[in-house]
Amino acid sequence: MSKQRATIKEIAQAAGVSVATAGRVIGGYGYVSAEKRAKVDSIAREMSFTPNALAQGLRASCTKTIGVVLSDIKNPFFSGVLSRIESAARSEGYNTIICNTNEDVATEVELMKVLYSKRVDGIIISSAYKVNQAIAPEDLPLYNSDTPIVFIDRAVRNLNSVVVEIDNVKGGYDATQYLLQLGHKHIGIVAPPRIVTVENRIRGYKKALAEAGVPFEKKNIFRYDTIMPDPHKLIIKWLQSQPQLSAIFCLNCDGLMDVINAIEEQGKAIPQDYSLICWDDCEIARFLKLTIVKQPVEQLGLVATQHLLAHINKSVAEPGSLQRRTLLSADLIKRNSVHKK
Amino acid sequence: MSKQRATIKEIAQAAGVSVATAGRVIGGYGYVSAEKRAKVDSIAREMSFTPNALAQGLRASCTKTIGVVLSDIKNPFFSGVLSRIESAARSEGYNTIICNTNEDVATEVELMKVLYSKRVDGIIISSAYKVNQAIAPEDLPLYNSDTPIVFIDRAVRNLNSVVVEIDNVKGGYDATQYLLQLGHKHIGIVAPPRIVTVENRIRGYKKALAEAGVPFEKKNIFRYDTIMPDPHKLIIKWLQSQPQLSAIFCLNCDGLMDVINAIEEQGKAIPQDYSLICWDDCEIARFLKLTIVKQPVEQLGLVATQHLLAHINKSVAEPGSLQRRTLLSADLIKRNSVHKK
DNA sequence: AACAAATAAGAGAACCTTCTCATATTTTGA
DNA sequence: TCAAAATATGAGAAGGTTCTCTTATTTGTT
Repeated sequence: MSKQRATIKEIAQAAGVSVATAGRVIGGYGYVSAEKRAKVDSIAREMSFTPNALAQGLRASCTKTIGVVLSDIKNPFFSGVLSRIESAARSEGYNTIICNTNEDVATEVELMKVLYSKRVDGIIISSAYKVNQAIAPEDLPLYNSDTPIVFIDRAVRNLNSVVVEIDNVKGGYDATQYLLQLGHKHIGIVAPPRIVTVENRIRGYKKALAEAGVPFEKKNIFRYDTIMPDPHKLIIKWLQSQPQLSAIFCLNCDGLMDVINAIEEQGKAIPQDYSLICWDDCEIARFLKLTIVKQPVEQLGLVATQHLLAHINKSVAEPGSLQRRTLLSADLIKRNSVHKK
Repeated sequence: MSKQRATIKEIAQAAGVSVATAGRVIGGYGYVSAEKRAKVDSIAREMSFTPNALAQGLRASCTKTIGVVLSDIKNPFFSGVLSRIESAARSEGYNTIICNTNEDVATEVELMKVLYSKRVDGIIISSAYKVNQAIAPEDLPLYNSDTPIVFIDRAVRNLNSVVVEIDNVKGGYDATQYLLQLGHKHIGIVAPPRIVTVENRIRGYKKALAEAGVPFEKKNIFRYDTIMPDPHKLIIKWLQSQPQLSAIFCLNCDGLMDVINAIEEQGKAIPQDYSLICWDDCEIARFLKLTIVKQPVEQLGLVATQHLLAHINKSVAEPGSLQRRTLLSADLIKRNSVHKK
């Protein structure tokens, strides 16, 4: 059992010097005689001295720590972003506290308070998708405080905050346009419930349709819900009721498996009978070499961290100089699941 | 811009009371007149006072925070475990600091030091798989300090630490025995390099072979490495050189896609030509309804957290009462990728 | 009425680090 | 040789919270 919690005072006592001198040795500043320096150094190592970051943070009012609030750690998109945030932050000497809200707004509010109480130097957050509907007015200040905040992927509205997000409109547009070019006029959409990001993908879809002069039809959109009793059967029913569809654009990976199974169970094939594009490069998409829209996961984490650190380092200096909104491009990767109509 | 960083002193001043009284109101203890209580409360809310957890932790030498060190956050296994740790800890009033080592021992050591410096109350760690070879002797005390530690999945050897792990031997044994029962005598293994957990799965495999009187053959094991130049081709070559194989046991999900592709490219089918069992229920395994060995991901997170919190709460009381090693069972889930030989 | 018990509120110490001041000693330079 | 500069060391405050001690006032009991 090593101690790991010795204090500078104890080190100083053991070395027969003052706290100030021990502090100088450990902090590596000021004048200390070689003899005492060696003595303190060896005792600190012997006692495996680890400075108390609480005291340091209290004194410096700076913790070299950022907080990350995620709506769903298990989602590979977020764990990918997180991984990049962590590495980018650490390379600049910052540690990362990670919080998971499970898409629950009350939890999100609670965790924001915890991060403030821990005096993190900044926060990166992907809010629960219901945050704009569910947030209580008295909790709004949490998102607009003197601690720098960068929103990723989803933002709380009307706050003039710093946001880094993916250009969902363009991604939706590109995929749709590609299908239209290949002659598909009836493109089905499988989409989860009203999450802002997904609605933007649909906006891009509609824009591409409009430009091509193809009328938008509401029945071509299938709303997929993970709490549905039997989504799989509902998809089959939907496909059967829309026999004109020749292509499907699956707006997230949750519904993908059910869509593919539904298609195959009807004796239809991809891409011969249905062209398929999936949003996000999930395992299944990679396995089946599906054409996808690839989100720049790592870049999102990196850029968000860079913005946050910039914000932290010039929070007082020139607050106007910060870019409020950054859009990252999600690109179409053409593989083997799309055919000409 | 709300303040979020007001101090009790400021609250006290604004309310015209002493720091002690303000502290009593906010802390909810002791005697305070209704009048002053109301005054302090309203001012604290107005200034969105958030107590400084650094000062609290410093004073109490207890941070209500646990640290989690993971070798790879992006791995769904670990992000699943993490998610459960976080929720279990939070329900007991603990926050979670998460660190990612990317399987790098130097990073792991650095992050352990950071957690100690932040004075976390306990640590849950899945060490980098090379930790036992690569750890410097002077860093060993990091794993055997006065701060409670629970190892998950992988442990640093010879430390008499608290470990929660999955019964890899039994999982390997069960899967192999199942294949043997169905008449498969030549069972190929696809395995990543020498990670302890994987070696235990192989131990179970060998045990089942021995019990069935089937000789173990080294050439039936294909070592899969993610940094291989072209693993896919090597798998094909291996399959061709071992035509006697009728079943394959894939010991983690990384190699799965290549195995399946290799089989299909040879014009062979699963399960007609090859029975296939995969360790872990990854997306592809679910999609293809493969027979798998399912690891109790959530349970692992929960049990590890329970042990850690128990350890924290009785660290001095009865240190002998803690269970050193907990084995969780990984169960065979029979689906559609295994046939009789 | 007299005294114990309950209520109310402030002063100040401790937690650990960092760093400014203050003081003392040694070295350098002309 | 003497002052100025460099080197060496310690005392002590600040940072924010919690909580013990102390003191004062009010309420309750007989």
